[in-house]
Amino acid sequence: MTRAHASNPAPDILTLMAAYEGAPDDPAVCPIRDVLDRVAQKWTLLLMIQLSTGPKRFSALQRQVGDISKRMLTQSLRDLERDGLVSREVFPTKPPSVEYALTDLGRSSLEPIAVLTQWADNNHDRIRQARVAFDG
Amino acid sequence: MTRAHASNPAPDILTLMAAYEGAPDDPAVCPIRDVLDRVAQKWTLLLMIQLSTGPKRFSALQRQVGDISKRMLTQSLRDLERDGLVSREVFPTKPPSVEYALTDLGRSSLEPIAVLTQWADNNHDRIRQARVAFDG
DNA sequence: GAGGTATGGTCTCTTATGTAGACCACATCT
DNA sequence: AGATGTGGTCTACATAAGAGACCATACCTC
Repeated sequence: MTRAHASNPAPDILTLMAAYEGAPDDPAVCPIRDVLDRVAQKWTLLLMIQLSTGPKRFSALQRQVGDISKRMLTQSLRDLERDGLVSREVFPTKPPSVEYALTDLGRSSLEPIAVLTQWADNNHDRIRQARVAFDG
Repeated sequence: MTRAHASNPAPDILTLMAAYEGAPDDPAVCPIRDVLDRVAQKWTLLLMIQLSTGPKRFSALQRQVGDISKRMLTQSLRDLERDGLVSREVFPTKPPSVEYALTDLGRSSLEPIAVLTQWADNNHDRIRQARVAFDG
């Protein structure tokens, strides 16, 4: 039932995972671990989504996300910058302003993110129902 | 440059986000926040991938993931069960064994996960290069 | 029959990780 | 003169995660 399903993407995932079975717990070797570690950072995906409309400044990002601390905003943006997903440009205004934008690599990541958010939107009701059922 | 790009999925994401702009920081209202909070839990995606091959027992999951503690394994599986993505079945063996499996909803989430892992695999090299450049 | 192994957890202790908020220097607007 | 906005950093505190002991039971081996 699980395996013989034409549109089931499981085999693809597993083929990928299997290729790194030797060191499944080493992010330096397994790209899935590596990217998942970034995805699993609570603010990074949200920031990518905010930047998908175009370049934004530090304080604009903080306002729009709403509940992120400056500390985590700084750190998350640095991480994204380090991974080459986001670029950082300082303008010599007084006081200096800083603009963050998606790189080409960052823009390419919007596709998987979009698929994820689509799924989230489509299935949110079912998840909420499941929670109510579980808690009762 | 950012907006007028035919294959750019950004507008889709933003349309979704915009629909919840009133309470952008409330996971109970915004499905993207809600699902992202789950995705951002470090072990949940990895467990979903492990379960994509079929039902697995508690200790099998722990062995395969490799570096997850029992505590986090229990908690992550409970969270996934609560969200209706994973089912839990106890068999009356001695000692009792417990089997975890994906639900239909859980299987449907494999598609976005697969897209994400594909992207991860395709772009891992570029990310690593960016890191080297940044650190240097 | 004593000791080891396996089952799926829970409990406690310690250590990361994240948050809240003050603080900074400077300039502009009121 | 005083408030406001810039992009951060620093410190103190709260929360989350990790390590490992412990549990009852039943097998298998010696």
